[in-house]
Amino acid sequence: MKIAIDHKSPVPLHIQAEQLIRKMIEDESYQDGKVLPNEVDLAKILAISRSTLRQAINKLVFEGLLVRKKRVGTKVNKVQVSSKSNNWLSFSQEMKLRGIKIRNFELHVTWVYPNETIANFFEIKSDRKVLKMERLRGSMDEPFVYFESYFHPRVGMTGDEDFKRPLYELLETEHSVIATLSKEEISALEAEAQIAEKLRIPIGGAVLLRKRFVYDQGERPIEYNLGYYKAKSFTYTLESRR
Amino acid sequence: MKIAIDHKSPVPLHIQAEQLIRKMIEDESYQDGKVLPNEVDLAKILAISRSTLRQAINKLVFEGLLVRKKRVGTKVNKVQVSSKSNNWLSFSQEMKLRGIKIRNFELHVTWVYPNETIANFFEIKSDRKVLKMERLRGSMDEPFVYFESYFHPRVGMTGDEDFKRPLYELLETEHSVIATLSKEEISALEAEAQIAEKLRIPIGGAVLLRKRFVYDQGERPIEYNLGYYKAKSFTYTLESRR
DNA sequence: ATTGTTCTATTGTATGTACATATTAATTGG
DNA sequence: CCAATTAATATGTACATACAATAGAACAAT
Repeated sequence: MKIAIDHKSPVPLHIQAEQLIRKMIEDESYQDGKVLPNEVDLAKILAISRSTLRQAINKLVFEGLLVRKKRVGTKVNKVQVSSKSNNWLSFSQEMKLRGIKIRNFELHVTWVYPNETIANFFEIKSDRKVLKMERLRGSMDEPFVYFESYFHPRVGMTGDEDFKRPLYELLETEHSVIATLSKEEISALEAEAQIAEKLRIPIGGAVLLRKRFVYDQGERPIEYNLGYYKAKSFTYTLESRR
Repeated sequence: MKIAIDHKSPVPLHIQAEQLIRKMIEDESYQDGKVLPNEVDLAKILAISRSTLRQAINKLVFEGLLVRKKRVGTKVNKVQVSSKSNNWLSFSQEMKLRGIKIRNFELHVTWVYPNETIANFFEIKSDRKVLKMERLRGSMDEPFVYFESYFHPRVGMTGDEDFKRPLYELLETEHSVIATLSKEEISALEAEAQIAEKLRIPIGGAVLLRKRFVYDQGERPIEYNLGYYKAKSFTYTLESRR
């Protein structure tokens, strides 16, 4: 394992430390209750100050991943919800896994003023335009999902990118942006006229809405993504343990 | 309001600060979006160091109560309902977190022959009856979710259990069955007559279907659960990292 | 053997300092 | 007047330091 922190990297040291610790505690011995190195030593090992290390650990403690105890040390919390099976695949990869060949029906790129939700998520003012990408995708026969993606200006999208490539690969190679964290919200709703038309279903037909909030290594927002899936064409699966 | 921090008190300064800020932002003007005093000033006012103050503010930011923005300031966050309960919670617990009081509309327990899906999952023959529990639950006003649960004969359910108790607690104390693994499938669909009637929505209205396959410690199947959620009454949230 | 005491390792609390970064506001140049 | 530049201001990052509190371990006293 690489236990190095890059002091020259633009991503903050405490974030790097946080990610390192996440990796570190995936190890079985930690899962079984071994205490991790004490703060003073660990700070020395990572070559950062104790305060900075504590910043990282604090976050994981708050998340419930770690527990600290005076004079004892810091351990991995037992009641852990291992969401390991969350692979994080691109849409094309996901579909490939399911043996579905993808066809792109529409692709539309524009610059728009963000609505309140987006401006808030991006932490920008709403008079600053962001790149919006719309996509209608599906099987060879028919579209079954409509995507709406918004990119933070920081990413540096031009709109001329080759969107046929996997998106996260594109972000990485073209813009040096590495998507590492995704928060999702899944719900059902009835299709409005615009969506219904695109997905070729009656107005009011059931749709699965998957909102994704995507962050980079520095946990800064980079993409806001809405996916409207035609009912029954998509199932979200996950495992949790306690 | 008392805007004083007691340096002699045994309760840590950052905790005192946290509580003070909580009180402070109960004020309407803050709820409406006024920024609170900047860190440097506020630290001066409270007579504590900026680091200590940040410790307090950080906690509230983690909690989602406050949001910070560079050059702008720190504000009270808009109330968001999406609890990030990736944890394993019972329905009642989940709803409690969201501040919703639960009402049980219907509860029905029967013994039925399992259909193919269930028999397969339980790895039993379909001429062996299993306990089926149906439940219609919701807010005080109206039902918004319909559950269908099937229990493996191995669990030893009688049907006379007190189903008002949290289910997984009941399984544990009454039948020594500990649910440890849950595989879920989430999809959207259009309500059939029976479901539509129960949820008081038109036939064909959007419903979120959450299938749960629950296993015990030995990874043996113990429960099959179907949850039909009225659209918009439920959002599934999760985080994933790579 | 149990109870009490002291030692010590580890996290907890608290401060001060310095510079970085992002964004609004003011200023300047054409 | 408008665009580009600069300044000002808020949070963000990072470090060094000092002492407090807690809990377990070792040891001593009864």
